[in-house]
Amino acid sequence: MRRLFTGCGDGGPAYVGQAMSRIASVLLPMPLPEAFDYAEPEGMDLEVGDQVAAPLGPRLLRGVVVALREGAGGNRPLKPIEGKLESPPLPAGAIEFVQWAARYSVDAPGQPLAIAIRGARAPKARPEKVLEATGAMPGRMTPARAKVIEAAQAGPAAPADLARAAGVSAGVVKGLVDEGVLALRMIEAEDAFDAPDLARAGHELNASQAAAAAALSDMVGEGTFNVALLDGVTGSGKTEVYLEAVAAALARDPDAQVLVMLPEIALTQAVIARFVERFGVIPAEWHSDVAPPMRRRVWDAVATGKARIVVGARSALFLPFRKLSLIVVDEEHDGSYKQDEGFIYQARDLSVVRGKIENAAVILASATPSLETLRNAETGRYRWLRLAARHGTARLPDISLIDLKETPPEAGRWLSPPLVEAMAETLAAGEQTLLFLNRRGYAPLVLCKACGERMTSPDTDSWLVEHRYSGRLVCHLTGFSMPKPERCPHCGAKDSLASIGPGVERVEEEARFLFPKARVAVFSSDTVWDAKEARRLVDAMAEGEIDILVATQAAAKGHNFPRLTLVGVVDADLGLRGGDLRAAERTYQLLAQATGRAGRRDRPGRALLQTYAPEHAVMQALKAQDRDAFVAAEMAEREIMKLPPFGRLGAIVVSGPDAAALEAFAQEMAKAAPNAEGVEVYGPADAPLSLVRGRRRKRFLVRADRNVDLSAYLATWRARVRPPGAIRVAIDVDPYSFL
DNA sequence: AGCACGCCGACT
DNA sequence: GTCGGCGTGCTC
Repeated sequence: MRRLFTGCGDGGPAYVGQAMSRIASVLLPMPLPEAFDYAEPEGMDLEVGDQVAAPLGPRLLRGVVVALREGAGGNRPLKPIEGKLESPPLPAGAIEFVQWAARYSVDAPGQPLAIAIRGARAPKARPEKVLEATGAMPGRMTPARAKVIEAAQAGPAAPADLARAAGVSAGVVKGLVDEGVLALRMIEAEDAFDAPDLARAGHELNASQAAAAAALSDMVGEGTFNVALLDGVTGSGKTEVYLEAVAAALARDPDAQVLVMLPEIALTQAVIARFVERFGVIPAEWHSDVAPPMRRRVWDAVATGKARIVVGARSALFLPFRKLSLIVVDEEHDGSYKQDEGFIYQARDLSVVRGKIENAAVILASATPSLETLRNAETGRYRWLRLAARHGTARLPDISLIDLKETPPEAGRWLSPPLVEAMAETLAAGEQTLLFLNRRGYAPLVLCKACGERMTSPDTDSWLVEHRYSGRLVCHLTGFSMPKPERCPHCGAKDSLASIGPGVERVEEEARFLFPKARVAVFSSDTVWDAKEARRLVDAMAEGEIDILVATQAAAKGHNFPRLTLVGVVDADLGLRGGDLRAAERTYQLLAQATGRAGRRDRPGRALLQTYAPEHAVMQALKAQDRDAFVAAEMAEREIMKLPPFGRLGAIVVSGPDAAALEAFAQEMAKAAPNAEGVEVYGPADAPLSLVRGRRRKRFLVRADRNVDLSAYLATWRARVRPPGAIRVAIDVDPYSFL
C-alpha cells in the first residue's frame, strides 16, 4: 500500500472531505523535530495513544496519536490518517516518558518512540499447523496408523512432531489426514504469560535481608513514587530481597506490573530461573536477543497488562506498561545502562523518571553503587538499605597489592613473581585461579621495530589489536580487520612487526608456559560469542575442569565459581589511564567485583592486584576493602570540581570529513555558546578519537551547576547554529564515554 | 531515516 | 547528447 503524491506547485493534492473536524498530532518513529498534524477521517474515533498508519511523503508509517484537538488544518490541507492499527494503544505514561526522555537527551521524540514501539512493529508469529484426532477410524487399520492415533490422543501436535512421537514416517500421518482421521487446524501462538503464583513461599532470609525486604515491601505498599538503594556486597542476597518486594507489588494489586532490569543479557537466564522458582511462572523476557515474533508477543502482553513480570535489558524501560508498580535496576552502577549510540540515554536514571511518571516504586541494587545514587541516598532522596555481610559462612577474600616497581615481571612477561608463586600454590592445592585483564586479543599495539610505524585502523586513529587465534589485526572501534602482514606496510621491512603490551591471549600463553600441566582457558567476548558458549565455559569452570581462567570483564560479572580461590588482576591500573571523570569509580567497581569472585562457601580466597600505583586511593581502598573511604575521597574531589553528582556534564561532538571546514564550524559554535549563570563551556578540542571512519571530530564539554537545565541550554545552543554540509552535531547529556 | 531534486563526469 | 554520482532538504 504505497501512494505517490506529485507535488505540483499548486498546494499539493486536494483532499475530499475537508469537513473533518479533528486534528490528530501523530508522533512518528523518525528523527523529526515534533509530532505532525493529520486530519482524522470521519468515524475513525481516534484516541490518544492509538497506533495509526500515517502518510509521510510517499511512505506510510506507523505512528502514535499524542494529542487530539478540534480544527480543520488552516492554510494548507492536512493529510488524513490512513487507518487505525490493530495493535494495543501506547499508554499515557509511556507517551509522557518518551517525550520527557527526548527533551532530556536533546533529541527528536521520534527516537525514543522508535524504541518504544519496536515490539509493536515486529511480525507476529505465524499460526502453527497442528493435527488433532477427529474420533473417526481409518478404513484400514495398520500398526503404524494405530501408533499415530494413540500419539494423537495426547493433544494437538505439529505433523512432524506427531510422526516423530509415533515413530512413523510423515506419509502415514498424511494418509490419516486424507482419510479424515486427523484434522488440520491452525493455532495462534499461546500467550503463555500466566499469572504469578503468589502463594509460594520465598527463600528463608537472614535478619539483615528480612529487615531490608520488609522495608522495601513497606515502600511498595505505599503505592507511590519512591526510590530505594539496596546496597549489599556480592553474595549478601540482594536478589532474594528484591524478589520479596516484587511479591509485595504483585500481591497489592491484581493488575500491577513489575520490571526488573539487568545490565547484561548473559545474566537474564539466572535471574529468570529465580523468578520461576519464586512465582512458578516464566516472566516475559526483553532484550536484543529475543526473536521478533516473541518480542511482538511480549509487547502486546505488556500493553494489555497480561505480562505482569518483565525481565530485560535497558530498552525494556520503554515498554508500554499499563500499570507499572515497581522497577528494579539490578547492578545499577553498571556502565551498560548507558546507551551511547543512536538515542543516547542512561536507563538507570530514566528508571527513576519512569517511576515518577507511573507513580511506581524504584529499587536500585548494587554492591558498589554509583556516586550519583550514593549521593541521593546520603541526602535522603532515596531510602538506603544496607545488607550486612555475606550469606552463610563465606569470608571476604584477602586482598593485597603487588607493587610492580618492586617486583616486576621478567622482560616480555606480565605476571610478577609474587603472583606466579601464588598461582603455583593454588594449583598445588587443587584450586582455581582467575587472571583478570580487561583487554581482548593478544596485544593492544603492533609496531614496526625498523621504522616505528604503529599499525592503525584506516581512516580512524585507533590502534589495531593483534588477535593470535584468528591471526588478524582488528580495530575494536570500527570492526575493521586484516591479516597480520609479513612486512611493515610503511617501510617494507620483513618480520619487523612487534607485539606490544598484553591482552588475555598473551596472558594465557604465559600461563601455559609457566604451568604446562595446568588446564588453561580464556573467557572473553572473542572466545565466548553466545550465551551457550558462556554456559559451557562457566560449567566447565564450576566442575573444576579448568585450573586457570584468563578473563576479561565478561567473566567478572555474576558467575560464582566455588573452587576459585585466587584472583590475579594483571593490570589494575588499566582503567585509570585516560583519567576521565569516572575512571577511579569504574576501576573500583570493576576490581571490587573481580576480586569478590575469590573464595566462596568454606574456602578462603585471596586477590592480588598488580599495580604501579599502590598508593592510589583506588588501590588502597580495594586493599582495605573500605568502600566508604573510597567513596568519601572521590565525593570530596567531585564536590570541589563541581562535577557529577555535584554538577551536571554534557558533551557536544562535532564531526565532518574536512578538517578545515570542521575547525571553522567549531569556532562558529564556540562563539554561539549562550552565556548562562552557572555554566562553563570547554573547547573546542580534538576529541580523544579525533578521526573515526574518515570523519574528524572535535568536542566541547559543558559543566553546569545542578540547578541549571542543561538540556535546555544545549538545545538553545544547537538551535543557534546551522551545521553546513556534512558536519554533524551530536549531543550527549551526562556522558560516560569521553572518547 | 528515506527519498527526491539538483548540478557535474563517462558512456551509447 | 543522456545515465548517474551522492550533497542538501523536506516530510504534517
